[in-house]
Amino acid sequence: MDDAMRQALFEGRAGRDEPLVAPDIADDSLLHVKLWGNPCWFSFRLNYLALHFNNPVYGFVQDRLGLLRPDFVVLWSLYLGGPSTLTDVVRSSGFPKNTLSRAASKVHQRGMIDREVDAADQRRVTLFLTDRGRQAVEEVKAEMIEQERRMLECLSPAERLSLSEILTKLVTASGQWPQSLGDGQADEGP
Amino acid sequence: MDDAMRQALFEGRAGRDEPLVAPDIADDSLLHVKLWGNPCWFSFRLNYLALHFNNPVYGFVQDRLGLLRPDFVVLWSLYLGGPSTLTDVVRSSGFPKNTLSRAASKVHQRGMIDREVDAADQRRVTLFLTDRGRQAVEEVKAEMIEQERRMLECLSPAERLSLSEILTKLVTASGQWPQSLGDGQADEGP
DNA sequence: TTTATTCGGTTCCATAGGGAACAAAAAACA
DNA sequence: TGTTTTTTGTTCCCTATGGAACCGAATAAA
Repeated sequence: MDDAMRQALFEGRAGRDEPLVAPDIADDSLLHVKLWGNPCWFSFRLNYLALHFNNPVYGFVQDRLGLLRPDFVVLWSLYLGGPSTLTDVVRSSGFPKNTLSRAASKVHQRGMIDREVDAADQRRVTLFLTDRGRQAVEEVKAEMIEQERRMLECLSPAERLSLSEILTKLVTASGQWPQSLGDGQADEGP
Repeated sequence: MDDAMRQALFEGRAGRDEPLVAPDIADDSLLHVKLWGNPCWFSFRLNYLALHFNNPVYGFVQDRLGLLRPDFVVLWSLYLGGPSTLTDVVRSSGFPKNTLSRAASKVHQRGMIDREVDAADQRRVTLFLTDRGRQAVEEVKAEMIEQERRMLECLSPAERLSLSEILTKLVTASGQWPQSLGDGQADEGP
């Protein structure tokens, strides 16, 4: 285990996970070192795991619905949050607004969402799912949940809870993290 | 909290994390529901956190080194794993091989890696960092580690250890997960 | 009121990037 | 030996993507 990794764990019984390496992963030595000898162990595993969710799920969405990831992000956002403005979707997803604007147009073309201009504020457009859009989401929702279930089934219920709590803490703290590095530029405007 | 989420946690004291929501996150209601009311709570948080690492870090890499993510992936892989073939880098990173081939050409152009054709097997090309390449990696390494440290500093040492162990379990199990959904196509060839 | 600024959203454009076809070398097979 | 198959890596080409400029509406300032 790398020094930086040991330090990142604050000396807390670091290295205990070495023997757990599965054979099919261990035999790829470069993957092995990137997973277990990486000073950025956290972010690499994060990306690695995210990849193993996103690739199958968005591949499936593409096959089944003919939608790209930003397209589906719009639908999923409206599905979870109800009628929302595009800016809401932007803020909650991290995608750039032009990308989501295009995506919204596309799912609108396909009759999956409807738009309603706010009478009070002519700029604001409220987006909401149509029946067809809701149906599209529900067509893939079960598989998404199932994929996540499969991913988590290697954990005990206690571990799942622990994971949920720890990720919660991280997400909650994320507001404090810098959005850009170097040059010490503050988050506040001038 | 959503039913599916409760189920995903296997009824284990689900919902306890609700009150932990930070004010600056809570005020964005759509983000709120996507974080706390999402049946795919795990994958969403995964992506959310990965984003908060990748955006600053690869933005910094771009500014400082003028390299894109795949470019840097090549350098980082060789830095961690020593001389490797392109296929090794592909397998350990999840990027498509043409993308990494292009990236390798680019960093080779810039004198950051060198290539050596295997005498025994004319197809295999071993890639390795030049001094300049190593220098480039080390120029940003500290900031990457620092960003990850900042992300993890909201956790107690025990939580960090727990997180490391849980992610280890997940990564170790990832070989068993399906690479594609629907149509029940097996991973084995015919 | 007039002017400047912010806000919500769209369009333009250059390019990153990934699927698929390809080439060459090695290995498997006949 | 000659022939197919697999492996390694590159090239072609099309499209998704996101930065920047833009537009109209609302709000703040003058």
